[in-house]
Amino acid sequence: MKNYVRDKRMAFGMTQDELSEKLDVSRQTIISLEKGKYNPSINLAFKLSRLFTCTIEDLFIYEEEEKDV
Amino acid sequence: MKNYVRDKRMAFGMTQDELSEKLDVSRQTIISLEKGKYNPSINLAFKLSRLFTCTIEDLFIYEEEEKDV
DNA sequence: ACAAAATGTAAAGCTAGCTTGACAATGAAG
DNA sequence: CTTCATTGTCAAGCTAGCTTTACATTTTGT
Repeated sequence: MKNYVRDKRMAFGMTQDELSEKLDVSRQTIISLEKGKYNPSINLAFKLSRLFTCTIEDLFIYEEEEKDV
Repeated sequence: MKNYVRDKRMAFGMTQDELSEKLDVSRQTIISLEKGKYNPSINLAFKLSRLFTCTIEDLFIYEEEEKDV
C-alpha cells in the first residue's frame, strides 16, 4: 500500500504536527504513515481524504497485496 | 461508518461464504462487517471495492465520526 | 415435515494500528 | 555556532480488526 500523504501535506504547507492535530491522531501516526510503516485505518483514510479534498483512491494505492501464504 | 456490503453481495448473488473466500477472509469477518460490528481495514475495503467494481466511497459512508472524548 | 444451506452468536486469541513519552538527528535562520 | 522548529527513532502498552471453533437459528427446497 503506497500513499501520497507526505506529498499532500507539503502541498498544503503543513507540518506533521499540524496535520496530526487536524486529524486528531498522534504525530507518531503521521510519521509512521508517511514512512509506510503501516496502513491507516479506514477512518484515518477517510479523514485524510476529506482534509485533502480527494478520494481515498487518490491518496492510497492498493497494490494487489502480496499474500504471505 | 455505514456500509453497503450486504446489498452489494446480494446484488452479485453471492453467499457470505462465497464472498469470504473471494476476499480471503473468514466468514465471521463478513458477518460482523454486514452487521456493523466494526469497520473494515483499508485493505479489506479495497478488496471489496475491487470485487464490486466501485469505489470505497461508494461502499462505505463515513459519518464525521462521533468523537468519544 | 425434514434436510440442507445460509446466516447468526459466543468466546478466546493473535496482530496491526495507534498512543504516549523521552530523546536523537536534521534543517533553517540569526 | 547556537537556537529553535521539524522530523525521526525506540519501546512499552492498549484496542480494534480478524481468526478459529463450535453450536444455534433461520431460510429454502422437496
